Amino acid sequence: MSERGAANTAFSGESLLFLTDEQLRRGIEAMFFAYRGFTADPDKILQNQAYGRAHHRAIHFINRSPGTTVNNLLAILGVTKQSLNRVLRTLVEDGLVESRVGTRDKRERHLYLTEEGTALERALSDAQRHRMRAAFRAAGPEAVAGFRTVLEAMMDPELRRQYLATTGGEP
Amino acid sequence: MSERGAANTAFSGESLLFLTDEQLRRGIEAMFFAYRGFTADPDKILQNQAYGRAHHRAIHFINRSPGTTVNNLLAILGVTKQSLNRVLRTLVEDGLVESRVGTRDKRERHLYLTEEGTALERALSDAQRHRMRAAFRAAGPEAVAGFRTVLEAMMDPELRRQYLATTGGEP
DNA sequence: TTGGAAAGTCAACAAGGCTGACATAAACTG
DNA sequence: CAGTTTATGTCAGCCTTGTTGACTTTCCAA
Repeated sequence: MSERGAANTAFSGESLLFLTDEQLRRGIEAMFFAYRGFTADPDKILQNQAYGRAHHRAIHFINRSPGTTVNNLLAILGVTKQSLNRVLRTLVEDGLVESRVGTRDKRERHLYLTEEGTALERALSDAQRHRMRAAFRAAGPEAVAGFRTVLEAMMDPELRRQYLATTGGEP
Repeated sequence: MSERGAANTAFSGESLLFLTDEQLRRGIEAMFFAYRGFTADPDKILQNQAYGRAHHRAIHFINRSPGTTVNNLLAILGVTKQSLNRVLRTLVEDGLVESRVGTRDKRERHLYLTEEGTALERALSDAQRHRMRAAFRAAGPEAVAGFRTVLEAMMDPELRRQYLATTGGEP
């Protein structure tokens, strides 16, 4: 059967112990428990408000890409337009998000955070970054690089494209 | 203010660039997109059945620790007993989980997977491990070590205890 | 023997997914 | 120009999975 790909696995015979079912189970549980921590802080802020995790996600990605369209958001978030619309409607009604009709294509709505929306985004991401920063600092840059490498490899190809497009590509 | 801890951050002045807000935002999005991939495969299997992610989680942890009590599960899963009970009830009714009254403490219920439950667990974790294995293999052992280090650092202390207790401790 | 922990149950509710059907405006195509 | 496709919004209804609150039963342990 020989060695297979060789490109990524320059270790081959050496130590594939990190691929045992037990190690994979550990990885699975690590994801589960870490994701709980990952969402805990913003959730705590939101539980006193009329918003939830879905609103957080929308606000995050609007902040990341101001002027993004509804369709873009749908692709990134992976929910139905009905689900997203329910969230966006409340955010627009409450004045956290502004929805501008497109200039080139008037069917499109371009989404922007208002001042108030930006403030909430900041509060939420501050909380989340705080934990991430502590984890990154404790783990060190090499561990962080590995963390990102594995997570990227775990994404669906379509989502990986979305993820990499942020810094990799456009202005 | 000098160098701080030194233990983990032997890099100090050198390159703290991995702690910029932009890098942290990347880490946050990596978690978001990767978690989507992480849950996608089991979800796909479950959508044809009468079960959801909550059932998967229960089945996973019962399989990991056969004979665990309801209270143990509650601590690990971090949901209310009413939520968990609804899930467990259907699993018991459908013959995937067996609930045995404790011998020492008859108030406790010890949970075990039946043959059928084990089969479903295997199908679900096979799917999940398949993706994790591909990601681990593509990333390599050093990246995997970093991945785990960062995730551990991101957990709430209580959950980290739970996580580490698996291989670290009891028989 | 009694207090309290563990477990279970009922009811009601909310968030946030989903599908299906339909409306409107704008853009595109032949 | 007519017809089709696209982008968006909306109504209605359903499901899963989380929540709180109230209450009961069992039974260990002081």
